[in-house]
Amino acid sequence: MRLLLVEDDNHVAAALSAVLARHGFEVTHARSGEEALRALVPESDGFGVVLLDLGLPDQDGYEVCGKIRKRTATPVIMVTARADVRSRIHGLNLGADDYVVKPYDTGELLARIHAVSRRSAHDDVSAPGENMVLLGSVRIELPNRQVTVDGSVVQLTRKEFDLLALLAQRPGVVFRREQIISEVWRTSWEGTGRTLEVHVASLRSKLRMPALIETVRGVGYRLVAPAS
Amino acid sequence: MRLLLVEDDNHVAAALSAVLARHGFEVTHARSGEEALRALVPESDGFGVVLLDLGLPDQDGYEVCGKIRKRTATPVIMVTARADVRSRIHGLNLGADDYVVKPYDTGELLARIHAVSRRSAHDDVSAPGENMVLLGSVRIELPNRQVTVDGSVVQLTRKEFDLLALLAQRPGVVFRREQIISEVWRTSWEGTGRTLEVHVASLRSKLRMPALIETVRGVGYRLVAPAS
DNA sequence: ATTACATCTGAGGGGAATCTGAGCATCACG
DNA sequence: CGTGATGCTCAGATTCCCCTCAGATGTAAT
Repeated sequence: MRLLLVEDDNHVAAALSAVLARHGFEVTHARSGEEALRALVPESDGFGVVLLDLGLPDQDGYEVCGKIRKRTATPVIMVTARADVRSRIHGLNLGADDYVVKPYDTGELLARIHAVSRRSAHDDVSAPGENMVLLGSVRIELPNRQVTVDGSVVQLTRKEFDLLALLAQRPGVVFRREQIISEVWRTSWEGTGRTLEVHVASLRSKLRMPALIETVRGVGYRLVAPAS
Repeated sequence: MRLLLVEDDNHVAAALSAVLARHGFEVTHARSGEEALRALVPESDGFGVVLLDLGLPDQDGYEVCGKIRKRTATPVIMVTARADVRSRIHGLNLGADDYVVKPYDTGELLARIHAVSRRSAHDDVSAPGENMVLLGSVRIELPNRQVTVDGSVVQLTRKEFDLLALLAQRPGVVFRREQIISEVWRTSWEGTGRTLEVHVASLRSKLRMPALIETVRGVGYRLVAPAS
C-alpha cells in the first residue's frame, strides 16, 4: 500500500520510512503542506493513508488536513507533539481519522495505520478491473473519475462525482442523508444547510436524467436500478 | 445514529449514555459480552458503532471484540484502563477501529466516535437473501425499502414501510401498540391520536391483502405467518 | 489582483406525509 | 339483544421534508 508521509524533519522521516518500508508500505515523503497537497491530486493519488505531522514550516497543519479532506477521501492520521485534548478534538473534527501523540510507539502506530486503512480498503478504486458502472445511458468510470451520458463526456465537480460514485456503488439501495454526508464530506458537520440538496439538483441536471436519482422522502436518495 | 454501549458498571453506563444521548445518539446498553453479542444479531443490528469496555465480568473483552468482528462489520471502539502499548496493539489488531484509554476526555471520545463512524458509514456488505422477507406474495426488501406484491412494486411512505418492516421482523408474533409506537416513531408519546390505526389501514389497503396484518384486540398487531 | 468556478448558506414555497377528531363499525360479554 | 370498549374510516388541518433560487464564501488558476 502507498503511504504519504508529511514530515519536515528529514531524519525523522528517514527513520520512519525505513520502518514502514520494512512492513510493506511504499512510502512517499512530502516535506511541506504544499508538497503534500500537490501529491494528492485526486485523479492520480492512490495513497492508502496519509501520515500528517503537524509541525510544518509553511502552513498550519490543521489547515492542511482540512484541505486534504476537501480534496480526497484518503484517510489521514495526525501525528503531533500537541497532546492537549482541545487539539485532538480539533484535529479529529477536521476530518482526521486518528490522532497520535509523540512520542509514540512504532508498533502502535503501525497497528493504527492498519486499523484505519482496513476501513477504507473497500472504497479503493485503484484496481482498474470492474470499476465501471453502467446505468442506462450513464457510464461511470471510477478510476479516472469520468462520467459519460449517451457517449458524451459530462464534467462533474469533485463533490458531484463523489456523490454519484457513492450511490452507484449499490444501485437501487437507499442511502440515508447522514450516511451520504459522512461519506462524501467526511467531516463531522451539522446538517442545517441545504448543501446535499443543491448537489443532488446539480447532478440531476447535468446527467439530463432527473429520474435516475430518486429521492426517498424522509430517508435519503438512491439510484434507480435498471430493470431487474 | 444507534450506538451499542458495552459496560458492566451501571453508573458509568448511565452517565455516559446521558452524554451520548445529548449528542444525538440512540444508546443501547449491554452489561456483558453475551448480551452485546445478542444485540448484534445481523437482522436487528443497525448499530453505527460499538463502544466496548474491556473490563467485563463474563468474558475476556478481546474475545468479545473478535466475535463481534466475525459477526458484523460495525466499527468497534475499545475503552479500557489498560494503557500499555502491548494491549493497545493487541486490541487494534483484533479488528478494533480505535482504542481509548481511561480516564478519557468525553469530548475526545465523542470526536473519535464521529471519526470512526464517518469512516465506515457503509460497508456491511449485505447478501440480498438475508435482508429480504417473504410473506406469501409480499416481498419486502429492507435495504432498498421496496415492497412488491405479486411482483409489482408498491409505493410505501416512510412510516408505512417502517411499520411493515417492524412487524415483518417476526411474523406471527404480536407487537403491542406501545411497542410499535416507540419503535417506529422513536418517541414515547401518543396519548389519544388515531395515528397508528390510520397507518395500519393505509398499509392494508396498499398491500391489497387486508388479512395479512391481523389486529389483536386490546394488544396490538401482528403479521399472519404464511399459512401453507 | 483578477477571474472563474466550486461550494455553501438561507429564505421561500409547494406538496406529500402525517396527524387529529368525530362519528361509525365491530367485538366481547352479560 | 344491549352496552361499553376498542378499533376503523374519513376528511380536513398541519407539519415536515425537499426543491429552487440567488447570493455569499471559499478555492484554484491566470
